[in-house]
Amino acid sequence: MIHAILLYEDNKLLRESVCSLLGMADEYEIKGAFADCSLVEKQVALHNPDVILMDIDMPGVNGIEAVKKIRAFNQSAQIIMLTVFDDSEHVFNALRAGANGYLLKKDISDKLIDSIDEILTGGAPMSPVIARMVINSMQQQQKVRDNYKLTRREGDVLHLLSKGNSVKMIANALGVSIDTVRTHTKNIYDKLHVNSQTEAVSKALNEKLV
Amino acid sequence: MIHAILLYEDNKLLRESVCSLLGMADEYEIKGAFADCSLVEKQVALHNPDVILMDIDMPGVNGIEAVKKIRAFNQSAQIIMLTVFDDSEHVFNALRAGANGYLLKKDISDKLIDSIDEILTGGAPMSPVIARMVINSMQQQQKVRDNYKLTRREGDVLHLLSKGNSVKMIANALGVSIDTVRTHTKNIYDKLHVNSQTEAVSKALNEKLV
DNA sequence: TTGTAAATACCCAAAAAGGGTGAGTTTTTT
DNA sequence: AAAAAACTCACCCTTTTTGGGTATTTACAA
Repeated sequence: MIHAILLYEDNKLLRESVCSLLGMADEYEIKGAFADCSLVEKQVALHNPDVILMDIDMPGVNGIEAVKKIRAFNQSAQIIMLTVFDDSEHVFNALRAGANGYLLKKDISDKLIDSIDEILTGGAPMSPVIARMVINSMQQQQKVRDNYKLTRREGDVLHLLSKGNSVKMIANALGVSIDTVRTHTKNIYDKLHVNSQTEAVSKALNEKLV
Repeated sequence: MIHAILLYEDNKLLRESVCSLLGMADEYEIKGAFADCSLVEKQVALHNPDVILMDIDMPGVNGIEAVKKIRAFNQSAQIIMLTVFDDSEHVFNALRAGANGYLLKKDISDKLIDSIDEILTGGAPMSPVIARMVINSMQQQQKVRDNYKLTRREGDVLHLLSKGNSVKMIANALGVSIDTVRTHTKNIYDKLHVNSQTEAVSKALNEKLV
């Protein structure tokens, strides 16, 4: 089966080199190669591509915005970002917007074909350094966790608080008096250096304490 | 440079096949191959490996616990999980615990060597299906976001609430009266179907609304 | 055995939040 | 220009939360 591909890349040289790279593989067909995203919705709707290769930094509509526009009506196209940006801001915004893979331009010649294969079989191709960033972002969260030395019971209370439970509900759930829960929350406030339920929950969730 | 590797895998057959696989590459040296993690701390401390290959499902201490133990004193070893589990529970727990890569056993023969290379150069090797899960988990979060139709001001208020600010602080920050902020919070409660600050913050943070 | 930490519970007073209503002003949309 | 939506503010009343204490029982460790 031949897979349809759309390419968005404002740099003419790179656009053409990607085209010729893919031209050599006869299981792919480039249905279009565009220098900007002004008509991205129509183009995607028209060609219904299997894979979209999307630059981020383009004049007019940038690639991340384009991804959002595409995802508003199409969830099936597989989108790989092709870009020079390896900062977390760009990476996470692109992935959150709905991109399925993220290749740095320096890896294109090496890995583009493999990445397209991979994305079509359900994978999520990423440049190694990008993959590491994604993993790191998950781990950073965890690290803060062990630093407050909550007791088991305090942990229970904070957990329930973070689920949106009121003190009354927690007392009921744990089978203790409201005042007991209050004592625990006070101790939690001390340990987290906060002084309200909302702040505790905010800190707990923002730092993945629960 | 020769890289030191430790292997934890309770299945004898697989353990030996990984050993022989790595034995063929002369830039790696398996310093130890163990069937359980009971002595993992001592072994890691002793051999100070560059890479640790870790099964999840092992008798006694499981691989995820082992990773936590290792990370308590060693951040430099690169840890790749080798497992059959491709459910999000196992994957995310392992990655959060501090694993740097996650290979499904079915991909070992194909990708183990590549993955070790990749992890040593700062990448985060993952089986394609795992990479996709990680990406998906970032996107899922985003999806819920657009469903509550908060006004701009309500969004501001919810954002500040989620940072742990009190109503008083928010009123001050936005330069409006306390009652105004209270009105906004009440409207937010209606839209989120909650009825307390804590619940709103919980929902906002758990569903990545902010 | 004697501390010490944890979990439990209670009291009081002040502050904040929750729920409701009404209403004027500004912005946006049509 | 008119209508709709958003933003603003104020007041009422009730419930919850917070901050400051004190105190008992259990459990585990020095």
